[in-house]
Amino acid sequence: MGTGVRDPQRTRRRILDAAKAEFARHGLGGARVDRIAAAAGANKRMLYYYFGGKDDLFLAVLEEAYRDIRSAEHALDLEHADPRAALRRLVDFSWRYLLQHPQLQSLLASENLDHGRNLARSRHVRELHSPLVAMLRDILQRGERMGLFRSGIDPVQLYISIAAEGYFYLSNCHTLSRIFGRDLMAPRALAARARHVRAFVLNATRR
Amino acid sequence: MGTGVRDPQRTRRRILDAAKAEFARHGLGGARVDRIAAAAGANKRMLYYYFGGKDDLFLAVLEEAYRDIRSAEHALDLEHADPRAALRRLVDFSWRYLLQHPQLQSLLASENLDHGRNLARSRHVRELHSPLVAMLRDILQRGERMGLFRSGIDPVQLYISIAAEGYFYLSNCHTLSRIFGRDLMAPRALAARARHVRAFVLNATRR
Amino acid sequence: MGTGVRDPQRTRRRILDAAKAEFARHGLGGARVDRIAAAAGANKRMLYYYFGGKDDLFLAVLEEAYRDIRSAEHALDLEHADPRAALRRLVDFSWRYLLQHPQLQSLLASENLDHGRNLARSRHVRELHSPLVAMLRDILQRGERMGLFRSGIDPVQLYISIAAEGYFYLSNCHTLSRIFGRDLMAPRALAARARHVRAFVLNATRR
Amino acid sequence: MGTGVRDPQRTRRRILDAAKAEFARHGLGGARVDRIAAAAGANKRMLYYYFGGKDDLFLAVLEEAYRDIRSAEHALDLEHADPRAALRRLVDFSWRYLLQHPQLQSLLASENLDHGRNLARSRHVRELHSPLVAMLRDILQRGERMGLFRSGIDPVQLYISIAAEGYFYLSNCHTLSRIFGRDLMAPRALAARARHVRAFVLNATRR
DNA sequence: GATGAATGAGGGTTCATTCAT
DNA sequence: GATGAATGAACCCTCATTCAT
Repeated sequence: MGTGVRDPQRTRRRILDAAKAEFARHGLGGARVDRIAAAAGANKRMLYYYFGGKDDLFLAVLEEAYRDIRSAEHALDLEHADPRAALRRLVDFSWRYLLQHPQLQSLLASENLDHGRNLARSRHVRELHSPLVAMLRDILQRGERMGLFRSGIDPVQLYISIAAEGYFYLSNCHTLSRIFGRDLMAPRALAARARHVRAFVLNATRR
Repeated sequence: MGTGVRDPQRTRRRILDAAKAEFARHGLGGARVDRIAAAAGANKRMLYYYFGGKDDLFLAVLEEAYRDIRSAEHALDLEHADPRAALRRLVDFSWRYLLQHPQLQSLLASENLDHGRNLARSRHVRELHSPLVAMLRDILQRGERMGLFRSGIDPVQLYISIAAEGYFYLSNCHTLSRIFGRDLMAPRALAARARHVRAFVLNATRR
Repeated sequence: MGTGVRDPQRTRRRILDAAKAEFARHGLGGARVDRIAAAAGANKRMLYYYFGGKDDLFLAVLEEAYRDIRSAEHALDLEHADPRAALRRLVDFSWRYLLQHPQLQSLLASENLDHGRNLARSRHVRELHSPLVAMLRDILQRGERMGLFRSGIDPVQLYISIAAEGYFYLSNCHTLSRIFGRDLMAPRALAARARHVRAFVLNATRR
Repeated sequence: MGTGVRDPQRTRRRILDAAKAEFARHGLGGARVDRIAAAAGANKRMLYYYFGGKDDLFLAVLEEAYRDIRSAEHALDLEHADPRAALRRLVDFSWRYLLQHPQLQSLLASENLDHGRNLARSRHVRELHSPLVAMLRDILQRGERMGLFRSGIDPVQLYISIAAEGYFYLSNCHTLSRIFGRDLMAPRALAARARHVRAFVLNATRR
């Protein structure tokens, strides 16, 4: 059965996509190998043939997720923009990307619950991120020289802060909605958060 | 067997404590009922006797965690402090509390991975949080009137931002450490983050 | 707690009644000791105090059920009635009693599923039934002499047949209703069965 | 392990047979999944692989039991026999079949103790029985026209009566043997019952 | 490359029963 | 006579993984 008979590339692709969806919805522990295989229209054995096992499949999904966001970030071409504009664009991008790729938070939350055990086996992830830090450092230095940003801001700390403002809101939206009695995922609420985050970060970094 | 013979209060307490540790380390799905019972020095059956089941036990742990942090927050007595000082104290507290209670992030991460399914059964959590919002609103209004804070800041958004700055750093420290090639849990790194967060939030809100 | 504090007789009675209901609804295996105690408003330990255990409690219920039906039968005073009238009265009674005491079938079905293991421990049941057989034999002999009944009918076989006509219908009503696509417990259906059974038995025995 | 390696048909069959025996001996509630698997020489997991669960397995056993008896009945070819002969043959068959397939009563007793919960999920059982009713109706009508049977006999009532005469005797033989102080399963007793039932039903229906 | 069948180690939960008071 | 707390053995079921084809 299956859709494409004897098309290795497509089979692999379908498994990876199905796995991403399953891991995102249920986390690593809650994900079911059978469901992934079924959703991919593939035999369960193929999953092991291509990826080795559940954990390795998870790592493959995670690595792809990192590659995707980094590549989208790279496409923003922030190196050549005005520092303030670059920062604003990055803040907006981070929020929007997380909103449009809800798998990312689940994947990361699950991996961290697991103490980063899977990512530890990755050999490519580290090098994927040095350009990002370099770019941020460049923006900060240019902005500082131009008197726009206050001094002493660490690029990694800044990146974490930017990500945090969106990530925490979205990844914890279920508990936060509950305890504050507000639906944080309502369109209005999302728009309000977008405004708040932009103002918050831009103020936090200004001179 | 067991440690405390015929002391219901202590038995319940020991189970709850053991559960908190187990749930924090492994999440709801990864936690093992047998391990909880063993760690509590109690018969597995007692867990069902006192709490009804794994999920209900998880909810009990979660509710207690919320009660604990809210009660510690309340003890800060921020209502009567200078607005800027109150805000700084709250930021410092949030960071420190999360650092000293690492269970909290795991618990919340797990619950959100589960779409807030357990918290939905809670009847007390909502009302636990209205005083917190009221207090933040009060601080913001006083600070605004005194010309210290910029206007238009929503207390809930602010609270989420403050929590986010610490939460995301600590809960995602495994993946972040890996991708940035830095040990984010090293004492030096923690101290640096504490400084960054304080400066970040205070700047973000200033006039 | 409980209703009557320190009234041994009533406590015992309440447990027995609760047990009868529980065993009737769920059978011996499906019955729950906790539910019996709860329904009786008694502590679970009392059940063991008064009856020894679940099986012994079941036997007590069973014996009482037998005593009840035999005593009601005895009250019919069939010895002094005309043979045909006596037979008809017995048939009607058997049907009506089973209908009004649905516990009886469940109890017996459960006990037979269990190969009569519990009844084997009873010392009173046997002697409870010899008067019944004697009475039936007397009716048959009188009727035969009067030319009303055909000869050669064994009283035990006859009794089993009479009971069977009602018992099988009522105890298997769920499966029978399903396979025949009729609700056998509808008032109309019950009345029809009553007529059928009376005609069936009276014809079966006539000369 | 296991007996037949890689023979799905046989594996399924062995599980079904083992289940029939286990359910018959212990009822649905008392049956043990482990015992079924062990008796089938199969892994416990296979039971769920093929049947979905304990209840579904029970239903499968039940449906097969119904199919078997209906198909044996059909093979009697009663449509073309003389009405009286047809009736006698059916009575004899019912008794003999029940005697040779003791699982049937246990299965039905258990299902009825459970209020027909499992059969309710069956989609095939209803239609399995309409031919039976039609055939009985035909026999009764022919017999009535020939002046052999009395009028007004409902085919479903008659079928239930025929089944009842054997079923109640056999399914309740443990309690009946006990209360009447006779071994109802002794060969002599069984032969006597067969004669009694035949005479009873034939007399009950005659003109 | 691909498949259905098979595996065994545990998962949470339930039960009748007994202990200490 | 009466109570709540405690026990351990099972029970049904699920899971990631591998075998035979």
